[in-house]
Amino acid sequence: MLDIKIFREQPDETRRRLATRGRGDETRVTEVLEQDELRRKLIATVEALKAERNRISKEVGIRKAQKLSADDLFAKIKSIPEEIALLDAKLTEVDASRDALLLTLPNLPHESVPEGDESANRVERSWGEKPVFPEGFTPLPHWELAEKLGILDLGRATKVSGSGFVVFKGAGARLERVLVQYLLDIHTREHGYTEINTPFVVRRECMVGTGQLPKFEEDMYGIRDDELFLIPTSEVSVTNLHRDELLRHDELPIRYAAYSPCFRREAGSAGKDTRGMIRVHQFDKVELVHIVRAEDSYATLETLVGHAERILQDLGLHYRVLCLSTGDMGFTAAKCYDIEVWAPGLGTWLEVSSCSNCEDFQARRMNLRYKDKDGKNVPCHTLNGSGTALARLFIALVETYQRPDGSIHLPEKLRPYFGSDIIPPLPSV
RNA sequence: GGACGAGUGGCAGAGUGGUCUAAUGCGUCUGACUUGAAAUCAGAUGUGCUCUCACGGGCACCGUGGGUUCGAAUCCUACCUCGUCCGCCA
Repeated sequence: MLDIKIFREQPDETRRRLATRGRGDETRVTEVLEQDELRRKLIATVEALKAERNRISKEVGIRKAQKLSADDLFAKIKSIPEEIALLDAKLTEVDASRDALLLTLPNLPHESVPEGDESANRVERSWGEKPVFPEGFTPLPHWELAEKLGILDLGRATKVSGSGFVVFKGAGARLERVLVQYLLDIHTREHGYTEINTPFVVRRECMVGTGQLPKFEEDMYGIRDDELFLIPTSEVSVTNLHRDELLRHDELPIRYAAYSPCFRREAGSAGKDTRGMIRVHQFDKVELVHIVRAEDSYATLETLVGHAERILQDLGLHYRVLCLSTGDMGFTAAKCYDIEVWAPGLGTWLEVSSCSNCEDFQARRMNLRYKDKDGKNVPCHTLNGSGTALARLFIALVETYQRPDGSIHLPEKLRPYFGSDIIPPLPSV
């Protein structure tokens, strides 16, 4: 949630920065200001009435204690509670609509973010090379490899859960499992994260806290009877661990690495990437979450991307880092880097990590603050990044390390985890 | 799922309709004493909103939401969370 003060103090600048997202949000600024003004007028009126009521009521108490009559005071106060109730009701209404509006406005993009739509995304750097395969060999997409190797069962996944779900099998299931362990080990042992394992279902207010709700409810799986939601990323459950907290200066930064499955309805992307497991309703991910002091968040963002990149480098996967444009960034991000890994079988880049600095946008929504050096209570800055998303990392691994004989030769770092260096093809039928 | 009990400031804990402006203790901070520290003494110490150029006011907050009342931490009500016991269960 944006700070109401920036609307009051810099309305034009706020309009300009919202406009760069290209969603028309800048047209709501006037509405925010009108509601804010109405709200403050109501507060002034109702609080004056309450002050008077309190004064008179206290006087009643004093008179009673002295066994004196207070009838003249009752006459004076008669209509006040009614007026207060009326105004309070009105104020509740105005508060609710102001909040409802503020909760649907996205974060303001940082000045360093390129302006424009998707085509304005800036390639910051790339690492490695596209893998070279023997003359005459065309690398296969993962769904064909999966069939040869027996590592995924896409058809039966559909039988139990519908389209967009995956069953890992045999060496595939083992690879998925050891990847989780590998990722957590690197981040906790070498990057200083605290491993954390949270529930995969959360309450509504958590989804509001990290910004999935109220705007994107159609993309979320909900459990209606209990008003709970399946997390679309552990960013939700992990960041919200500290909702409604006031942290000491020396408690920051907080750094968590969390494994969780992620559940996404992908309501807006029906028909896109339907083949294989590029876009699925459930996937595993190791998420990195930082809660930091305001002045540290941009340096932290660079560190965070570095941690995700390190994984791909160690696994020898070709990737590039994009700085997303104002129009392509997520709702909560002020600045966001995507990491895309090359999938030679598909012949495309796959997004395996998205590292965002949300500044104080989420912290305001979840009332997460810290005492700064001067003892002032200010919102924390929150960051999150995938380190990394697994289904697509799996795809990139098998497509990159496939051999013409149908086998997969795993990169060295994974071998001790996996327990062997090769996934052999099934005996041909 | 059932029964009973409990939720008060950073922590402990009093307060059961009216100067509650929430006692008291611990903790923390500042000062005094001290070569320094401890001990002791004195003072300070919540959050949010709002008005004001400022000084300084006002309002709200005792788990959460409703309600009763001129007035609610206190009474009523629903819910949430925690505890204890019972039942069920991987």
